[in-house]
Amino acid sequence: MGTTQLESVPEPKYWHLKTVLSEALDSEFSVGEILPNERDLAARFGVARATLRQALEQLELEGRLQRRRGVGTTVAPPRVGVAVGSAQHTWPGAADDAWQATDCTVAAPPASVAGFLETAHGEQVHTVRRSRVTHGQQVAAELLYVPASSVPDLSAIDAPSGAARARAVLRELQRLDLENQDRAVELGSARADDAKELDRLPGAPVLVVTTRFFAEGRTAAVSVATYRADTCRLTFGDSGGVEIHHDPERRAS
Amino acid sequence: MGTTQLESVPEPKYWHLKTVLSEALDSEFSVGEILPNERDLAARFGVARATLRQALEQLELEGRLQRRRGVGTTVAPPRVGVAVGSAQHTWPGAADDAWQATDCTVAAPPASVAGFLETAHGEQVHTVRRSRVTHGQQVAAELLYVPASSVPDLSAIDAPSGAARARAVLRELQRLDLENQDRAVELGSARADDAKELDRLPGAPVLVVTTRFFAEGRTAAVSVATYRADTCRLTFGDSGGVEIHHDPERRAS
DNA sequence: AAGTGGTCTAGACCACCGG
DNA sequence: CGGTGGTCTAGACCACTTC
Repeated sequence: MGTTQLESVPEPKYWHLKTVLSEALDSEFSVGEILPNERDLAARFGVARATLRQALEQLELEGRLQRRRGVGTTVAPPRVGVAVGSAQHTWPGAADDAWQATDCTVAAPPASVAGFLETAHGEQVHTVRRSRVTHGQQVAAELLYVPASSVPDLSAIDAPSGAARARAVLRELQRLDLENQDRAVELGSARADDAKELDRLPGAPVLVVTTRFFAEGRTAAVSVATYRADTCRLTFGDSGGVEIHHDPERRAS
Repeated sequence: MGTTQLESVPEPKYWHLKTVLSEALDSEFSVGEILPNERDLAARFGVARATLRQALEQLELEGRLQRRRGVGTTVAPPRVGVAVGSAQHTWPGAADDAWQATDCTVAAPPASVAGFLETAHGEQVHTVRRSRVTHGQQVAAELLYVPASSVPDLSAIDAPSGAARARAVLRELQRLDLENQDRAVELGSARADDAKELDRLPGAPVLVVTTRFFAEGRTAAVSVATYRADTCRLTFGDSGGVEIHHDPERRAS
């Protein structure tokens, strides 16, 4: 009756595997290096490929690995800090905000956004598509929903769609007096279109940042930005969104 | 338009399954209701259980479902909005901040935190454990790292550990002049201890909020808060506590 | 004890990328 | 073309909750 309960709660194989791999990544691999393929790794650890994949999945989720079909599994660089919020309120598109407008269409927003905008069911709004690139990598895709009432003077002479139209909508937005804004962050999975733009597979984990812009006592625009969860760390610095620089002197408010 | 090439690019079964289930959740199920078990569901859709599970996994990630071993799969309520950042800077533990201190130990922080604190390698710091409950549910677990130098007057007469000690550390922190703070949010997977506290399995997806508190020209404390990613939507409202009203109601017409 | 979700296996085939 | 990761199957057993 050996009551040697040394492991009364045995941890799952994939969990232990993840730990082992994680330590190996720290000590024996460098950023960008490619790992042995999954079949070899599974054999080396004496587990089924599915089990090995469960461990890799977690490591990828934590931003330690990057897997690409047809290529292989590589050691990922540390997550990049992406400045998302600053204390001061600004309209999207103001004084280069790291986003690039790529397109603009007119469409009915999803139900959740329509609720914020207080538009009628099925009412169409300007939908600006923007993308964000940092360190040479696409990190986020955004859809900005702007009701026609927020940009009343939008000229019809501009193109009805496309990047030029997008810039026109953003320009008109600046004319409004931005009173307030608020943000929410939650976990989501990439829709097919966003996944393609972010060079990920559909369903990849993403951080969804929803921003509401208030003007004239109502919600004048809503932005839904989708960030790659594996490669991004969203920073909400009050100090203007500067990167991790230990610079205690600057800007003590 | 005509991008309806359904046949040329067949979507994965689990993806289609997820869509079907998602629609079924909207129309045929109400919050809290339990779904048929996985074996039945898989049979009903004519797929292997593993495939069905892949779809359920995504839905759980998106906060639509909640799965509990030994119990079943239930329809999850909408995510709760959890206020994380306010514009004004405050020390943790100030004027009820929704957190409850449960314990305090002295230990060496993880390497990443030690880097922020600029402490020597292996140097021990006060480690306060706190938990956050909203709507009757535990939503977050936090570890707050406070170097001894930040609380010089901490009395030795207080208990060396435990909740009382934790409150003492927080109280001493208030005496410092908080100059600045910044936050970062990233995706992570729950460590075993946090998972247990959050009533999740180890490795469950979590949103990790790292906050640095600056005082006296240096980093006086670092907080690492772990939020359940499936049930939480982190809000960073500057506005006076206007809660986002998620409206799941929608009538198809 | 019965029933649930969680883990694990040993295969198979597919979609994609590179040379 | 060969090799990679992505999908899928049909089982098996385990851990947990509930009755």
